[in-house]
Amino acid sequence: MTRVFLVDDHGMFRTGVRAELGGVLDVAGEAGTVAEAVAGVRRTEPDVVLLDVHMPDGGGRAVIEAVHATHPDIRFLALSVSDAAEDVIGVIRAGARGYVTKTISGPDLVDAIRRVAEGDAVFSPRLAGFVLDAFSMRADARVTDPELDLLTAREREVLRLLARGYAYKEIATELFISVKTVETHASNVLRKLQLSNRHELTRWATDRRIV
Amino acid sequence: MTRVFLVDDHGMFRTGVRAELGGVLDVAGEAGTVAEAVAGVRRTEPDVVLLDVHMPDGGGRAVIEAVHATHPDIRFLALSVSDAAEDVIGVIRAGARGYVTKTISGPDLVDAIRRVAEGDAVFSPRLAGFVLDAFSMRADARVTDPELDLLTAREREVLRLLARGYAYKEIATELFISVKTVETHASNVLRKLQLSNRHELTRWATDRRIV
DNA sequence: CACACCATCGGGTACGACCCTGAGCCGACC
DNA sequence: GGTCGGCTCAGGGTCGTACCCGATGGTGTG
Repeated sequence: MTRVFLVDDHGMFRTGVRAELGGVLDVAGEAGTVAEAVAGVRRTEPDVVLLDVHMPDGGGRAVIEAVHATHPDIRFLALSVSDAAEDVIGVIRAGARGYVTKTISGPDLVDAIRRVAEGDAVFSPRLAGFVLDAFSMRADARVTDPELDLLTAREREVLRLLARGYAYKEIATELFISVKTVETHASNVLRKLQLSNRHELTRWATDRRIV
Repeated sequence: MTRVFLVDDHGMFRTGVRAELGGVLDVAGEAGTVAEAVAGVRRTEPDVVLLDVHMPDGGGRAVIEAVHATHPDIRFLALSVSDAAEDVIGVIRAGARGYVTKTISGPDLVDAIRRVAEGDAVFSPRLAGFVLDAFSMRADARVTDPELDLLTAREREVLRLLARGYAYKEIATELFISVKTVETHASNVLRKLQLSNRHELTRWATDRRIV
């Protein structure tokens, strides 16, 4: 029988969920604050934690991160009134294995909990798309680079190799040009991007996925 | 009525799918190669492309990337015999909105296509977990670091700042110690991790999400 | 207590990174 | 033809990095 732990700052809601799940699932415990939740989950070690996203003291994310550090096998299912993309992505990034809204029916919730317990991921229909968007965003995001237009083709070439950690001498060999020329390009790149050294440049480039 | 385009290098399989979907969905066209698929999809502009992952000439990913560049509104549902994590992640990263295995039943496939057409994401139960793992991997990956145990607390501190691109002088100010001490720590870090310069160190650290 | 380990510094060296000035060559544009 | 921008180099300088040597105190352990 799947053991589930309830976390929600509204006692009334916990009572309702407990009534819906009663008999079908084993409710190992419940909590109304982040601190109580972390302690309770660690003590009872349930299969699944049913977790409200919006709570004082950091919300569901804080609970996931704290518990996951000590009990990586415990799974989390987010349960929220919100269907905002940032809420979904945030809690999934923290480690939750699913996200359902509070409009869900009792039997569907039972099914979702069971599936999460078995290792599946469960989402309310509309919400899975948010995660996919965030996941495949990279390819689309790199288009918007106004500052990169300042660079010439050759400078972009040098930039790429610089960001990869190549030494000037290596870049020179790679591009069949003199070290001095590489220095010139590198200097121009740094000046145009308003950076002071190649370490900042490395971070600049990795932030924009140019590697 | 949802218009769907079939892409699979096995004609027999396309016939089977077409038979299953016939009447319920509008099959706009079909193709057996990447080139045919790209041309056909661009011509017919369907709502959803049902796409085999494993095909000659780059597979489903090639089709998605080519079509997505010109028709970003067309949605893709991957259909494959494989349930390997790398296949799922690869095609999702390319931009597919769902992934189902070929063991799926006809009615379920129809339902999946309709949901993808409406903007939802659809996965065979086991497979959604792969995407979430890849998405939130960062937090788990840093656990397995045998080499990092070689470093002392102070060295780890310096490592963090080095990886962030701080100069020795800045690190010295930050930690209220001498530049010489920073040099010593940095040298020890490089030696213990068997790296030769701070660029390699930066990449080493970013690979392990220590920033 | 001796010993190992760590953190803290210094001197000195070699090399790379970075900047500045200046210059020749070439193609595009007016 | 003149001008401008980009690519290609050079000399010469400052500063950061990496590594060598050494030294001092504090810490914990056998």
